[in-house]
Amino acid sequence: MSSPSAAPGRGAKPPIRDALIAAAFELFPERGYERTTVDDIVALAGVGRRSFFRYFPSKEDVVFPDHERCLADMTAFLAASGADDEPVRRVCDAARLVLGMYAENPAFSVQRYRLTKEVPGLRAYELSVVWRYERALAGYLRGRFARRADGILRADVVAAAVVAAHNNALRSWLRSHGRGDAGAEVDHALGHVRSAFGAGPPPPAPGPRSDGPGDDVVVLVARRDAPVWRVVQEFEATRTAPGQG
Amino acid sequence: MSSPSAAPGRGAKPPIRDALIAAAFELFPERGYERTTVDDIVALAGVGRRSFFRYFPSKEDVVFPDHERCLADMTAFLAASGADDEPVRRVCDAARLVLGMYAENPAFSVQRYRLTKEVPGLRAYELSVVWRYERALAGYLRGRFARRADGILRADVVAAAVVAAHNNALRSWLRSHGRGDAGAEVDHALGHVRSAFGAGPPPPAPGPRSDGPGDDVVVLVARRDAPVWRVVQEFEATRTAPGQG
DNA sequence: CCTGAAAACTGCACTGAGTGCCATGAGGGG
DNA sequence: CCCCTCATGGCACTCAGTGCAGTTTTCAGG
Repeated sequence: MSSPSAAPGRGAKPPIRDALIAAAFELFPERGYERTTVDDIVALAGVGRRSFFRYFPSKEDVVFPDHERCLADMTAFLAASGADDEPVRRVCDAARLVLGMYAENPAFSVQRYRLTKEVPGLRAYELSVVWRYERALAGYLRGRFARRADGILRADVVAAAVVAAHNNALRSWLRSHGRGDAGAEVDHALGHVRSAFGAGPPPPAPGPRSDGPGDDVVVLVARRDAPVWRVVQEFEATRTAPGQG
Repeated sequence: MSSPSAAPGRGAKPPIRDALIAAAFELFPERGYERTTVDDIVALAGVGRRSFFRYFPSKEDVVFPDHERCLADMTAFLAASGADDEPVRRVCDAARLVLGMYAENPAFSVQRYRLTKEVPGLRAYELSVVWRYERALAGYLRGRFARRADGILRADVVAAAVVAAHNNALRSWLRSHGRGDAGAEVDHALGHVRSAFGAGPPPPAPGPRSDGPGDDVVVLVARRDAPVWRVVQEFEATRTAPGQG
């Protein structure tokens, strides 16, 4: 296995960490995840048991050794975004970062996929990792949609859709044992999301109308017995308020 | 606490299960989830430690005692769907089932919300529960979209969007301590998803609605550039042809 | 009411993850 | 050479979860 580890903090990377990862992924395929104890791993790696938990807060973390770095990269990528970037496009690009991490190490990624598919505990752990990615995307979108009506709602929905599309393509690629063009699959899947929520194709002319079809839709909630004038008033308000001048 | 438990299998409901839930939710607020051991719970409930794990496969499960039943309800609801049901509408209605479960017991739901917000382990567990709901929705949609190009992809994305919208509204309601109209919030949020993915405008809110005073709510979806008369016409239509008799 | 069997309950011992504490040993100035 | 720091190792402990065996409860049939 070609070291999928990350340097903690800065500078040198500890060989112990890599040794633990290597030992773990040597044992998991032959004994299974649950029947491999931490003692087995540290014995094979030749380190003390206590050291394992210094490098990985839990046994599950050794299966996802590089997500912490990837999450930091994504956060930085979104933070470096400018005000003129189209938000949905930006989060799609951010999602591609995650794909890149998987594609760096196809064999490792496929092996991990087998594990997470079969072990419920690892599946749950992976969900919490994915959730953090989704929250990073949603946090960025919440900022960009802040002035919009239902901006927070839209941010959460778009983030979930992007993650779902990304994962759909990623899993398809993993099921094919890492053969095939992962990037193209993800692009295709994300294209669907952008066509539903974002500004469709690459924006050649960002005119006064900056947003896609989703933005042209307004949702009204009213009591059934409300007077008509009240509904009309609300509808008119959404036309003048949130858009741009 | 008013028993949020479910009858396992068929027939009578065991009081031990309810006693365990009650004991757990008596201890969690005062000691916190992690500092409450299973031994504490069974001691307060007056049962043997071994019995706890006969009713709940893990300590986390006692926090979500009714999701298993709700998941079964949702699966049944989707399975009972006809070929003439509009799929996106159907999954939105299915999501409302979950909301109904929360709304049955506002105090309990709010208390659980506090727990899951603060305890990482419970948050992870909740994610796995939500994931199962999402897979149920996606599985139904995959069947309905089977003949479509990219049907599987679309199914996954729509399911994720529905879950995200539902959770957005649900959490907003939970943050307000269970005051406010949860049904209306969820309808509003799901309206966004349907406007992005579904077919046509939503008929007035269906589903089990039995909440507070502002109950009779209608949701309108319209293009922002639609003429006002069109909106008024649609609003009037919902008044003259009410959804549920 | 008695009886026998099945199901439910309890106690006990065990595995394994994760943590706190302290000793040790290696490097790096002074 | 000594001292300081820090990474590591070892040890003991808590607690979740499981398998097993023994005991109680439930209940059907007589």
